[in-house]
Amino acid sequence: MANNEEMFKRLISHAKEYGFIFPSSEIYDGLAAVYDYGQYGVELKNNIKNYWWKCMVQYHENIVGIDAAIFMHPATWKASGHVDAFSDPMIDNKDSKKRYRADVLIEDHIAKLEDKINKEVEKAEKRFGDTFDKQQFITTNPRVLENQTKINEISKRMNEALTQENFADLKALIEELGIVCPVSGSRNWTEVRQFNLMFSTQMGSVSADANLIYLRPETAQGIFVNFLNVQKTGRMKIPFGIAQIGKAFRNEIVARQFIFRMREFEQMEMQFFVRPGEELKWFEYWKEKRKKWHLSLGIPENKYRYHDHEKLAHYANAATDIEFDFPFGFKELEGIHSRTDFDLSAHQEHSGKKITYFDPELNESYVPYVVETSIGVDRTFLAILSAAYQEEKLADGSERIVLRIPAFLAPVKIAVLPLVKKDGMPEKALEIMDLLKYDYMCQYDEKDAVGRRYRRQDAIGTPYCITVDNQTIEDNTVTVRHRDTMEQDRVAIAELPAYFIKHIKPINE
RNA sequence: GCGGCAAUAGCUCAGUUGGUAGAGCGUCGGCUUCCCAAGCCGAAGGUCGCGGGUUCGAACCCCGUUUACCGCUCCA
Repeated sequence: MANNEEMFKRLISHAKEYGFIFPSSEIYDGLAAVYDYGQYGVELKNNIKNYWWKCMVQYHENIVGIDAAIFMHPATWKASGHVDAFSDPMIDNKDSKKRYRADVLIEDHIAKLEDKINKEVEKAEKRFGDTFDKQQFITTNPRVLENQTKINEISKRMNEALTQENFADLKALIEELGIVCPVSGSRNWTEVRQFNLMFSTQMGSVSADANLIYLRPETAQGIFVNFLNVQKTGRMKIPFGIAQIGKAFRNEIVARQFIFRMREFEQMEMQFFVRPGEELKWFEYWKEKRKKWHLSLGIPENKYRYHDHEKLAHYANAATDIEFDFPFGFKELEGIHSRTDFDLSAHQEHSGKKITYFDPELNESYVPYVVETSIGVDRTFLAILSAAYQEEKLADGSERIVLRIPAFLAPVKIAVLPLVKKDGMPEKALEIMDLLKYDYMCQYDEKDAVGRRYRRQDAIGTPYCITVDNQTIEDNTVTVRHRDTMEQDRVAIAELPAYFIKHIKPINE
């Protein structure tokens, strides 16, 4: 593991040094858990997205894509459960390291006071028997009154603090009441903080009554709210899918491990709509299908594993993760969830619009069930990069750092190199650039010894280097040097387009 | 968020008891070179993460802060 940690550090350095990933706003000391993709990073990332899109949309007649806006009507997040699930003020006990809802701690305290009152009432009831007037007792007994006043004061203050989001006063209240942690028994509390994972902003004029809107925390809802639009205009018949690639935003409390958990990230999602009752069959289908997709990236199977969820989210009736063996261990790369009809039904309720599908074969209408495949673009990028990064010791004792990125995903596909910069070789090389650059990302380089140029291309994962030599001038053939084996083929210039079509294509195509 | 550790050139790092910053690699401009880094000449690039404090003087000591990594915690 220590070895992996070192390797991971070198990978991060390499990603920066060769223009794949930069810390965001680096000249201002960076912004936590936000990263920018550099000149090679963006090529790799685009290639990943294009490949996914082809595999999901182009190769499936019953799957279509959309590109929904990042801003959505705030009611969307009410319906999806995101607003309610994450709007609670939390407080941590520093000794037990346990986290509590601040309002729950206070309410527990109130409950204790109510217990005291109830005990007083019970005692009095026993003592006075039938003559006991409960109403009169609780309005006159000094101990009851005292506690009741306390309760009223506390709940009034708590509710005010909650509505005004006055977290400082919530903490003050907890401290004044002497509330202790049930686990550690200490009063060593942190500040009260709100842990809504959604970023918010205002739309329109920034005035007091401006509408609060959120940056979407997942792309899925953009698909659900467009279900009927796509189904009707696309004449889609169940089962069918809607795919989307886009940015999502989560205000993570702890965001770490390079680009693994970022606050701004990109998802590739496909929501597959099926008949109720058939969702688990399709869940299994996509579980298999998606695993095959990962293997088509040329990464060994032992780098992947499934992790079935035992505790299911509120919307799911089956869920599994495809985990990848990152340098910091097996972590989630893709989630496959059977989301039932939770989302569509919720939107139906909140919007008041009927969201059903008429199934001509069954001759009935229903709210479709959904099987989701949701994969992180950035995590896929990191998986491919970490599997590709290799430090080699060559036979002559020299070292080579090479990114063995599958050719069809590599940022630069072909480098064109005149062996020396004279005898018409640069000119010939530039002609070859013109021949290939419309189909492939190519790079021309004439600086330094050719061996050094090969190493530079190895470092960014370029699968093929074309070298123009004396023989090229004589017979219009070039050498094609392979990144992985370092071996060379001699190929006629006229044959190059066909040669690369054969060599640079997806593994499973 | 808590705890630990760190931040000096694009990368990896050195920098003595506090006395105005160096190396290797890389990059750039040349030369040489007919096939796998480390040949030759030259050059650029750093107010030592940021802000305060102590001091005659701070990369170095102190405080704060930001960022990264590790552990814990969290993860609809």
